Amino acid sequence: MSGIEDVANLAGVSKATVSRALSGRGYVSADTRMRVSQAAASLGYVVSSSASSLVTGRTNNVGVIIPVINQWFFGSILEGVERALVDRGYDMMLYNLTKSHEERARVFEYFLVRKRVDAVIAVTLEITPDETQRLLALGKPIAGIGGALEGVPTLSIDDVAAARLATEHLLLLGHRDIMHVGGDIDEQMDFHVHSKRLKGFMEALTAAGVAYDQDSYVATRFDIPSAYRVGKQILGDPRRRPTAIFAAADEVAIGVILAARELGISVPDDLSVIGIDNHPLAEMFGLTSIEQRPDLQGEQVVAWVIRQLEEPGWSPPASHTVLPATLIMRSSTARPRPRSG
Amino acid sequence: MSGIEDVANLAGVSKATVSRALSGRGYVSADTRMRVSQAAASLGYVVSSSASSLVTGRTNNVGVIIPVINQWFFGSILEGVERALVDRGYDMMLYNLTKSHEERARVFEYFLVRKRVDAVIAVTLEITPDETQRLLALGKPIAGIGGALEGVPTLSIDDVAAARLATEHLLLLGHRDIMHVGGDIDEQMDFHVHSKRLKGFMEALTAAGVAYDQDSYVATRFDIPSAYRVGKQILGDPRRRPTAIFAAADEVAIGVILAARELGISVPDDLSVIGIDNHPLAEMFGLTSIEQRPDLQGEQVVAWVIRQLEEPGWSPPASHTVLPATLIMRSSTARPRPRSG
DNA sequence: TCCTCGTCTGCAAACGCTTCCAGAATCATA
DNA sequence: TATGATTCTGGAAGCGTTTGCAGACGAGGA
Repeated sequence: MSGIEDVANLAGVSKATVSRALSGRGYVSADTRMRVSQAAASLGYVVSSSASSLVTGRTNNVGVIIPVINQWFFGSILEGVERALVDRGYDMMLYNLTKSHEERARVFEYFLVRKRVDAVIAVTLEITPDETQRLLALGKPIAGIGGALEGVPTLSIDDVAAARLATEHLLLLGHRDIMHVGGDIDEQMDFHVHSKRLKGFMEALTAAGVAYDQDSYVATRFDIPSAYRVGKQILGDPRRRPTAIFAAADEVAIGVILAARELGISVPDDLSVIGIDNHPLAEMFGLTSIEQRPDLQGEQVVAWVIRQLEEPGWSPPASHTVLPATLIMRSSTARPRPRSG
Repeated sequence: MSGIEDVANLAGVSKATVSRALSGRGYVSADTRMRVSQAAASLGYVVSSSASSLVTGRTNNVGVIIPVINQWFFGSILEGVERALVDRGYDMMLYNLTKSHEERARVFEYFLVRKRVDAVIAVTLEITPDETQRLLALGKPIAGIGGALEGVPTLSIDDVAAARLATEHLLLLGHRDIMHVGGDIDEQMDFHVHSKRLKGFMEALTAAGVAYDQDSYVATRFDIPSAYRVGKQILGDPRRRPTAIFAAADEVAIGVILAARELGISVPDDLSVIGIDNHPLAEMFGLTSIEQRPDLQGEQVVAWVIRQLEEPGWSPPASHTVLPATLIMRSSTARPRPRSG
């Protein structure tokens, strides 16, 4: 475990010169630099990041807080964030904060704020104003993916608008009997994505003068098996069956499609289905969807925080940035079959 | 940004006492401890982990290298690893090393070895003996999920045995015309999982005296859409269609099942399908599978490295640990339909 | 009363770097 | 040749902790 001093001795220079040679900061002659590099290599020397951080005050480390890992949306964000960070020479510290506020506080105190990270990226996590303040007071940039956050640059699609767009697509095709299979309003994660998508759904119906009642909305978890079960229930009852379903996520839409197939209900002839995400499985199911790109969202927030770190004075958008969400038409939506009765 | 000295002044004690009071090491009177805690809290003081690491030599940080994030198997490992680490008070540094050896070396040099982590967990990554040596020389425990690795405790199911088990299940049901849809031998990741599963398949057939040829094996990527396309090809040609398919992973099996459904081929009446993993989607597809629990695998390797760090002298299993993989029977496999001609 | 032992606290020396400062060497220019 | 600018190098201070050591104190045993 050799230190900088060993390298200095071997190369016949001072510690200061070794530091400069290896870090590339300040003047060092080409010859010296070469000797130092060789000495370092032959000793297997690697700089101690703790020591270096201690004096520079920078860790080259970014903390990422995410509520779920094993789901396409979140996994994609993670991939985008990781790629962008490593490309810029930063390490990523990952915290999977699921629910409990207790756990949350613990991570915040013991890990994030411990001067272990230079910046924080919060994915779908409503940081409290207090937490925000503490981070900013420590000079640590923050950015978030998800809804607007006081004093934090954030980024997401407009969930209300996306839901409206999806619903409008169904309306435009001529559907009037539309149901929304979405997330449980009571169990939602931060930023109220579930109620926003429900809201967009209702707005679109209202604007089109189409009535809806509480039966127009059914809750499910955002995974294929749960949505499949819900779909079986809805579609299994002919009196309840709508001509179109707006699913709050593609996993939900796919579950519904599988349920329909099992019940011999043809999509899109008997039932149109639209989702949100443009999940990798959407294409093979011919699923019409609203596209968003979580990987690019991840890259974007990384760009924000890193630029803030490296370019003093630069500031990211002061508030929430809305990303475009575009309709991708496939074969799961069509005009409703003319009513036979 | 207050330091330990400010806390010391405010509490009217020395820096040493503050350190002891806050870390819980050494003697501190209850009264003093209280005063120090309050002083620290009122100043919003948090210990600098760089400074602390510098003197203790420990970072409380574990590096995790993983080739893929957004896939069930890997995502589950990640969840298990993260949970286990945070529970023990460690942070997780995530590196998503996809393929290039160049990138690999870079991460190894610039990040992992930089004294930034106390230990390394390699998921499905063949660390070279040289890399292993360097880490061990630095006193950093390593553990891996995946095949055996010289000098590294590793953990995985026995891929050959699991494939044999799956194939034997089909044979036992009476199938003789069995096909293997597996990973591409030429494009496989580390540890040759693809060829191992193919090997187990062939071993089982040979042991049962069932002949196979090169048409008995078809390659696909391990995702549902790719397997679906391959399934359509295989099953679309009646002359090629086997009575049973052993899929190297549940995603593949599901793709095949979806292809069969689309072609009007009944599972299991016309075609039995078995996979490996017991993926969350397996149940709703009635998929017979071989279960493995990547989350628990993640927890296990964490237990190994952390125990090594905290209990000097303790050593994990010196070599590769084989995990049980059990058959879970569902409705996708059955006796072959009696031959009609 | 004296000694020992356990508890509590402070001093000061690390830990391994980076960087400010000053001085030496080199080079171009006047 | 003198002058200044530029390039190169070393000494030393300091980053914010932890911890070994030693001293102080009170309690309990001989």
